[in-house]
Amino acid sequence: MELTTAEENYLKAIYHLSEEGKKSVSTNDIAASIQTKPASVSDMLRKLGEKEVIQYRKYYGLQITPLGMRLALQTIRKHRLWEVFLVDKLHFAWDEVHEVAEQLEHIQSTLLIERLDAYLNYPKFDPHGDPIPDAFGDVRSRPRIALQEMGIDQSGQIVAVKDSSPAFLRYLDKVGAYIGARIKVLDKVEFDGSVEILVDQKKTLFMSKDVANNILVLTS
Amino acid sequence: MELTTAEENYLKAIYHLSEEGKKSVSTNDIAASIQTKPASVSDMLRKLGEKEVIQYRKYYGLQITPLGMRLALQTIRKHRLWEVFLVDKLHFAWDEVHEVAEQLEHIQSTLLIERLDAYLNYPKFDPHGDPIPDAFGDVRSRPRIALQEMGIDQSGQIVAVKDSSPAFLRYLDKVGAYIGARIKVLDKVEFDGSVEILVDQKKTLFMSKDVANNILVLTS
DNA sequence: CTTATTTTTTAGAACTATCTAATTTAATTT
DNA sequence: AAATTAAATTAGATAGTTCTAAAAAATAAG
Repeated sequence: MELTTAEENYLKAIYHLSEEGKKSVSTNDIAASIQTKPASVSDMLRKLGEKEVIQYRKYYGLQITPLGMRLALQTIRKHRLWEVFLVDKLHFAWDEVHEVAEQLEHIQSTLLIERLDAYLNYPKFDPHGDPIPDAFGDVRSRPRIALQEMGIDQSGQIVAVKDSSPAFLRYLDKVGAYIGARIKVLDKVEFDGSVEILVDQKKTLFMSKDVANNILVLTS
Repeated sequence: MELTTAEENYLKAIYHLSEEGKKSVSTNDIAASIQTKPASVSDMLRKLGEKEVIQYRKYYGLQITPLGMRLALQTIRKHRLWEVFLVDKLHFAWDEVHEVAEQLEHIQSTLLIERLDAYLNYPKFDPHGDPIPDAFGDVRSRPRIALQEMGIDQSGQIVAVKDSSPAFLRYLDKVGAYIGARIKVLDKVEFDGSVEILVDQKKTLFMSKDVANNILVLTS
């Protein structure tokens, strides 16, 4: 079964929205997430339904089928492997990879991805800390919570970011809150939800609720 | 100026046909070379003319403009760099790279190509011996002749192949006529144009006129 | 130098993807 | 429960790429 680039993008968006814990994925949500109009989404949902990658009932909503899940995870696998390539091999900054990976993920060649995976030494996570599905679509996800949800004196390690926008990533670079950093919550301000943390046992840092909400931590 | 994938493919085909020494490139030639119908070519020529990458007069023919030349060479540069990547880094066989490189060449990112070029150590030739244009579109082509045109006792080095079809490349692999091999013409058969050569001073090889015509040699 | 042949182009249709505007269905409010 | 609002879908257009079939132009042949 072959999907077009547009179909792959829609399916990926649907997968991501489903993962975000939302009970059901709405036409408007999809439109917003891929920056298109709801009318276009309706059209595409009908098509994806016909191709049986989603189960679709007009006006009622949709559900990804096992087939759709497999295909979505394949695309995500490709996207994340390319991101690792761009950062590890071509020395892209982690805020520069998304756009290019969006293109590379649609290259069709099973051999290419197998070889790329081996070349990169079978990475388990992409530069933003998101897990890379294996060839069968299995994802080894780590239990993790938002930094904002941690309690005072709790320790952990930054393992991923929710927001991958260049602006956010560049901010993290600037303050030294990179993936892998060990942190400890020193204080939390009730009033605005901001947090004070110790990074790598040497540097203290204040961050707003907004920032802390977009940093994912593996607590220890 | 931005070209679509289809436009890039047409322009590339036109460039290659122009290079083949043909006085003028015909609609039918283009159609044959990219496996489409002449009607589709006519349509596209009109469009490429409007975009001023070719100069086009209906029924009379076309000529690539300097702009078109630049864009075609950019695409060819990308294609050949990706081929080097696939062979050198991902260990593709030289007969497996074309199809994937056809897709990769359309990825849009100047940074990506600059970085890839550096990562591959600024290669000057692709796995088939074809020269890789630099970022400005300059091509350093080597003077070379078909093996078929060499005289008896003449020596040289295989530097490229004209035909890059998997069947031909696999044949060359089998007989050990790889790029870089030093050869000497031992004998030529008038009757059928076949050639007997010495490869790397240790192995003699018979090859048909057809094969010898598709191997390019730098004579010494 | 007409006629035939080949080449090239146009006309019209199909398919993908997208949009705006209008309509339909579902959910909310009073 | 009827009326309002919000969400989702359909209808109709546009743009890109490709095709078949028909027409037009250029070339070759008698």
